[in-house]
Amino acid sequence: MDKPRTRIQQKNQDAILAGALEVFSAEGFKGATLDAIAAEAGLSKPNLLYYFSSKEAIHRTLMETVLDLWLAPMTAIDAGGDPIEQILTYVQTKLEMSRDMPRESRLFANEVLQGAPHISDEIEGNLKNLVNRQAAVFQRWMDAGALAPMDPHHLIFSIWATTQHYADFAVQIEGILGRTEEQRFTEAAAFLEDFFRRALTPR
Amino acid sequence: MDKPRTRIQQKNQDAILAGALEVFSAEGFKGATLDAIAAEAGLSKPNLLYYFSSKEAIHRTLMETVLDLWLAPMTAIDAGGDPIEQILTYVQTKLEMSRDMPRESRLFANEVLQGAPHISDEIEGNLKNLVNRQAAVFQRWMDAGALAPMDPHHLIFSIWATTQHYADFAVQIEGILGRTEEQRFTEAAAFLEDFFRRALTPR
DNA sequence: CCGTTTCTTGACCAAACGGTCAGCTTCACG
DNA sequence: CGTGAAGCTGACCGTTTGGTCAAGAAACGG
Repeated sequence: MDKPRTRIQQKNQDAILAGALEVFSAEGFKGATLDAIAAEAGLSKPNLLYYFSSKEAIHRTLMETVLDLWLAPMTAIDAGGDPIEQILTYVQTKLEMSRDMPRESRLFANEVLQGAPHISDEIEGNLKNLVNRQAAVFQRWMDAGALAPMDPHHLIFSIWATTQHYADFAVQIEGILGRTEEQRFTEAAAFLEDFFRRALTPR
Repeated sequence: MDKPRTRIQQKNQDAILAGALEVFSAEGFKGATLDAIAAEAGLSKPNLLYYFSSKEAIHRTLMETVLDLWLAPMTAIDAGGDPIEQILTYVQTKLEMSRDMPRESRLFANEVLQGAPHISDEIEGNLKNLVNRQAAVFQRWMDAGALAPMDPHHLIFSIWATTQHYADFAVQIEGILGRTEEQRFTEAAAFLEDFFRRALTPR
């Protein structure tokens, strides 16, 4: 709960959270074991529990860290900028996050899939407000005729769905497309750019 | 492996698979316990293992059943029909499946999220072929000018992503939108109809 | 009605799990 | 260099889990 103090605490807590991200995102909460996290972090299991009081405490701390990071780019949308370019930039940013932080994406997906038992407060609070505020901006853009009219909430969902899909279902996509990860993301970036531009541009 | 023979076998195997769908989709493979499945199916744990040799065997059988069901609507796309209407119908069908079979969707999502350890063969085989065949149909439509040009594989991914999102991330969407499930899916249907029509229509 | 197959279960097992603890080692600092 | 706090670990514990087994109950065929 408190901030780390000594260098050792800082280093080990970081190592634990890094290991936990690896294991939780790959195995889910119940599938993850303290032994696996400890091994990943290069520590003994009792030493994990010296820094965090329980498996749940590790998971909670990790989720808080990741959730903030995950929602950040939405606040970067400039209500004063060009609507379509702003949204397309948001799409590209989210896609880059799927490429560069797939574990964070899967951690989040795992949590929501299981019914978000640990972050339901956060969803009904911060997340809901953030989304409603952004949806209102989109709505204003549509009213001004700068964006094709559509339900702004579902537009946000469609952005999340299409971009996070490349991280969460990466195995499936790789199995179907083959090629290198780099190529797949380059294609995806081009596709989503065109696709959303077409869908968003008013006639 | 063999088909069920007696009525008792039929009934109990069905009950087990129904219980397994409930538990595996909600808890993931490792989070699911034989006790929970047995309770859901109304059987004792040893009796489960009389009909299936292991937890993995239950999961495998379930995945095979669901995978066929899950991919079926793609084969219903008529290469001779109107391109945009065919794709929009596919989108609506997939959305209805998210509404009516959310557990099947989550089961599949859980599996792929964990790296699809049990169905990687199926992905690289049937699924890949099915998708490639369908992508070729889309490509022909685009070449004929009946569909805006875009990468057909990524188009398929975007359809899967946007529709399955409503099942897999249902908790999140409910937390943000509120209202009733019926209303949310009605909105989603209208949104996706407009959205994909806009993106697919050539200029 | 009887014998045989199918079905069902309580009791049990070994392994894996989250977590504890006493005591050892290392570090910071005067 | 001494001492108290911080860091660390092997051994251990109770519970849960997937799976087994011997033996009883129900269903079936003649």
